[in-house]
Amino acid sequence: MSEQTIHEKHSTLENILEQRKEKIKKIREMGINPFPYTFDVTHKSQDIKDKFDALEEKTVSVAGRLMAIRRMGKASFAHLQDTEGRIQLYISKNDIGEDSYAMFKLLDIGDIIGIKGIVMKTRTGETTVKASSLTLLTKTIRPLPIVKEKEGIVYDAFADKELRYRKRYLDLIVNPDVKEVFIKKAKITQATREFFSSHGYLEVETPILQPLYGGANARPFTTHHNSLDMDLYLRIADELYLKRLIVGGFDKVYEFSRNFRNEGMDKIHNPEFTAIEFYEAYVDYFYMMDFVEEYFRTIAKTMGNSTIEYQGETIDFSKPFARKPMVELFSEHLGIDISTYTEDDFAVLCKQKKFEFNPKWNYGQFLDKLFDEYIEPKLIQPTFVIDYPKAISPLAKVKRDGDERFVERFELYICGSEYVNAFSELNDPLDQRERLEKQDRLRVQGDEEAQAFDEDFIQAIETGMPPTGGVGIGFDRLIMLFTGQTSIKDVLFFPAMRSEKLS
RNA sequence: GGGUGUGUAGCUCAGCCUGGUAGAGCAGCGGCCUUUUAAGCCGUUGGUCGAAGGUUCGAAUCCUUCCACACUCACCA
Repeated sequence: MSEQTIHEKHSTLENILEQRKEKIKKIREMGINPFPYTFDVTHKSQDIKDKFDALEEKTVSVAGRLMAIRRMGKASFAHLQDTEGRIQLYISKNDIGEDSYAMFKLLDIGDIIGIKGIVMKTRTGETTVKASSLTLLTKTIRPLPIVKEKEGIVYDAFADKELRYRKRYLDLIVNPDVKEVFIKKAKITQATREFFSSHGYLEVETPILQPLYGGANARPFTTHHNSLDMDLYLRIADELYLKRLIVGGFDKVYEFSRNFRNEGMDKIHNPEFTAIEFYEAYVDYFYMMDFVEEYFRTIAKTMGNSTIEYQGETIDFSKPFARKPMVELFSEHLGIDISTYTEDDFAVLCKQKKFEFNPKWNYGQFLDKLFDEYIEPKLIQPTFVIDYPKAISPLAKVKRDGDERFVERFELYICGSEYVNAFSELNDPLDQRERLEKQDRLRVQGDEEAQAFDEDFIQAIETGMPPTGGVGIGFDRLIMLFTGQTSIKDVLFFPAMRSEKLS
């Protein structure tokens, strides 16, 4: 590279990269390794601000990324960003020496440095580390988006959603609120583990690559194992495997299950998402309702408040959650008693309401579709909807009162969205075989979402599964709820996107 | 899949309606500056205007198609 090219002033991205590579070269020529191995950090930015009185005039070491540089000749101010926040640096030629200051002049916003210095306040009152030495920790090549802020107003915010999702690392560096969401998510994950652990649950892992997909109704992703020469499916649910573990004698198991469903994407659907599924022997869905209620209350407490604001609603987790049979909700919200309805009655109702329907729907499908349309959006405060139609619940036990149309199943609704799905699990192997055979017939007839027949699962149930309560919680949606986010993309570090063309 | 909108410099945006060959701020580059903080001041570079066609003497601007993203509806536990 000639001197001529080095001092090229063009600020195309290409030239910016070249200039920065040239700076690395110059730094090396100064006898400095721009990529050293360690740095001894004694304090985080926030510690220093919090404990200023104790630390004033004391020496500290901080490390992080340069996020602003204000050069004033022989001295400069800068802002250093570490995991906890930002702190101002004061760097003067007198203090760090001529050589270091010359190196500092080659630094850019985004570079990672370590500073050893004395804690002080500037005359405007900002806590500042006055550098006594500066160590370059990582020289960067690629420029960062420059976001500025004054008196709480953000200028030139890095707000392009596409870029933010594609280059999440930039988003995290530049938008501190984003980091907060994921820190909260980690706290909820941890609180969840503690909750299950304290209730005697064992965390387990089951196959993500499955020879048959089941446990839910959805289209799967298909893949192929070369040496076995067999097609495999990415799991749509882990339910059937967790039940095998209950059969095997584990009484309480749970799994954070990354599930994959080959379906549409929107604000609440990502092709891969996380569910918490858990199963407990010798309990039913009534027990599980109490348990789920306690879980939500625990998470709310972890997040600091028993009430939260979400999508303009105030949700109160401290009050007992409502528990209402599906049929009852039709009376409550539509003023219609459907307890004796037949398919034909539903068809008439749909016509009256100008609600599009398929005349082939069975009782359960009518109920389900009408529920989604008319009832679901009205369930704002936490509400357990109980007793679902058997036809749409092939893995749940029929109601103990003998009404064969319904199963012991509940879903938890908050703010018009579903968060939890649970059953008194079906453990009658004859009934289970029959119902999965029915699902398989539907699948063969072209219902891509019907469940495949899993003989080994049936054999497990035949081996004897104790009475069991089972629950699935939509974990991403739960995170959205407790972090105030309205898009699943904002609670996933790397949401699914079409691949971009990289130059 | 339908509808609406967006796409211009590394980043944030203006210009588009009403066609005349691209503009600002930040960042960069060259200077000045030892308590600044959206630092300031002087100077300066930087663009296949998402892509491809078309209309036109002339297209960032008008038209068509395509691509990506967002919002929304539909589908989907």
